[in-house]
Amino acid sequence: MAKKTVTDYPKLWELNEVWQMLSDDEKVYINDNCTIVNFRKNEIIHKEGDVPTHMMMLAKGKVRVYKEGIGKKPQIIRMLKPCDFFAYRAMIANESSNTSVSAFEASVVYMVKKDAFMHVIETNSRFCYQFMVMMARDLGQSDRRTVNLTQKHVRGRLAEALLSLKQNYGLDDDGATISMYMSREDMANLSNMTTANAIRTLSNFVEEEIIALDGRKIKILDEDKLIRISRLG
Amino acid sequence: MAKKTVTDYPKLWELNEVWQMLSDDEKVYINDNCTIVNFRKNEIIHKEGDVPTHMMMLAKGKVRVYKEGIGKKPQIIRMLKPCDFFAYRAMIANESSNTSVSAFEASVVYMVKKDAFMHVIETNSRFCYQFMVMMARDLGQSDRRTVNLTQKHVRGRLAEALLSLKQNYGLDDDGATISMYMSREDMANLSNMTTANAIRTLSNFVEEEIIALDGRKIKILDEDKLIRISRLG
DNA sequence: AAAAAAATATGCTCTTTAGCATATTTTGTA
DNA sequence: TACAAAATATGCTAAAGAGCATATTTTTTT
Repeated sequence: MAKKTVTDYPKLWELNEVWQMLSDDEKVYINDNCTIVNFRKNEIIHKEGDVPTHMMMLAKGKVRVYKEGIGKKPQIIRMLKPCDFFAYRAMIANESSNTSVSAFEASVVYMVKKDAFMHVIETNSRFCYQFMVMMARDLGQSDRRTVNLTQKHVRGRLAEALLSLKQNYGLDDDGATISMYMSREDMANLSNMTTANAIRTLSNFVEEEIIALDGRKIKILDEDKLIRISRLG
Repeated sequence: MAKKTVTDYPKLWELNEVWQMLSDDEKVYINDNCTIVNFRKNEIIHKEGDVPTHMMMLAKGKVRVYKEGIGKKPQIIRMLKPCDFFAYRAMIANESSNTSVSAFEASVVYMVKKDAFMHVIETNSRFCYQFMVMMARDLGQSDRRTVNLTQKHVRGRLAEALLSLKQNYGLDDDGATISMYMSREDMANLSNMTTANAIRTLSNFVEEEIIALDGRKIKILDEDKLIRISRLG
């Protein structure tokens, strides 16, 4: 955990509007209890089972939230992008952490001390409500994901993953390349399949002219087809 | 939707302590906006895609929360027991309903009008916080379930389902029979497998003297073994 | 009580996908 | 630049589990 507390980082509330629910005093209080930490690629930010000490906001970079299942096989639960919050669920549920989080690429994380965050969320009802809405959305997403991952076949799951990456991270300037370059192994762990199957299925999509590959860059050529494959399973 | 508004039902707040977060005035307000509805076995309470109009509390009976996946195949997301809340997630996320709910057996549901519930949750921060805690727990459960269902094999998934039914509904007076008699088809939809496989695997468990079957009654003979099977996948 | 419908039980086949091996390419590092 | 390590690609085999058929039992309806 390579600490580096520099001054030229934006303030919390410049990154996510949820902080606007706080009064000026509360903002200062949270800011005083916030540390900024840099993580290198693949560095672990926190582990499943850890007792949460900070609520976190990703300021820069990309991170994966994952669980280790049977035989340590990792399942990526969700991928985060800048301004997303994490590590607060366990805190609120008063549980130890359910998931691990690691940096997909070099990332900057704002860490707010548990006590400070909990104090504000318990006393500021508008702020509390915003977090509830976030969790309600995440819960819906998680239930949808359960069905997608359990019922769809390899092709459907991978198509789904590509679409959700596009949705989450957007496209490069060419308007077709997904702005997220992940390894085949991560693709597999995201879509619940073996690495070999992720590789094979991506190759098939290339043959069928649904996507084009250039190393880890994935260009979507036929989004409609991808949507159809994802729908049919 | 067989309505039957009788007077001898307990008040909301006698069923779930969360209502104790409300002031007397708020309690009356919620009570005035609450209808009690009876559902027959297998009757649908609400459907995926419905726009939520009421937050609901199960007062009596058992209900299944499920999603229809590929080819209408239902996946049971969770089973509820009396005093559990449901149908509030979509409301809070401002989405249409993500899941369907149907009565597993004859059930009594308290339905609180959306506006009344939303008004209270937006203004009473202690009440809001309680719901946030509930959702945080559900979200953790949902993520765990995703990994269980995707990574474990049939035996592990079924063992897991039996243990969670025991956990949720408890045991009969004999201290071994799960107090929940579900069809093999429901068992299959809960554990993400075909009905034939649920039947087959239950039979195997009987042969191995892990459980005993008497129609739909399931008696757990060797819980340790069940736990081991569930752990190993 | 009889008939019909639904649920349970079991066997067989075939598809999907995991597991493994191996070759090749790319990336990171000395 | 060269070497080692990691990632990608692809083929073969085996296992898990779905799909289907059919028989039997249980439940519901007439």
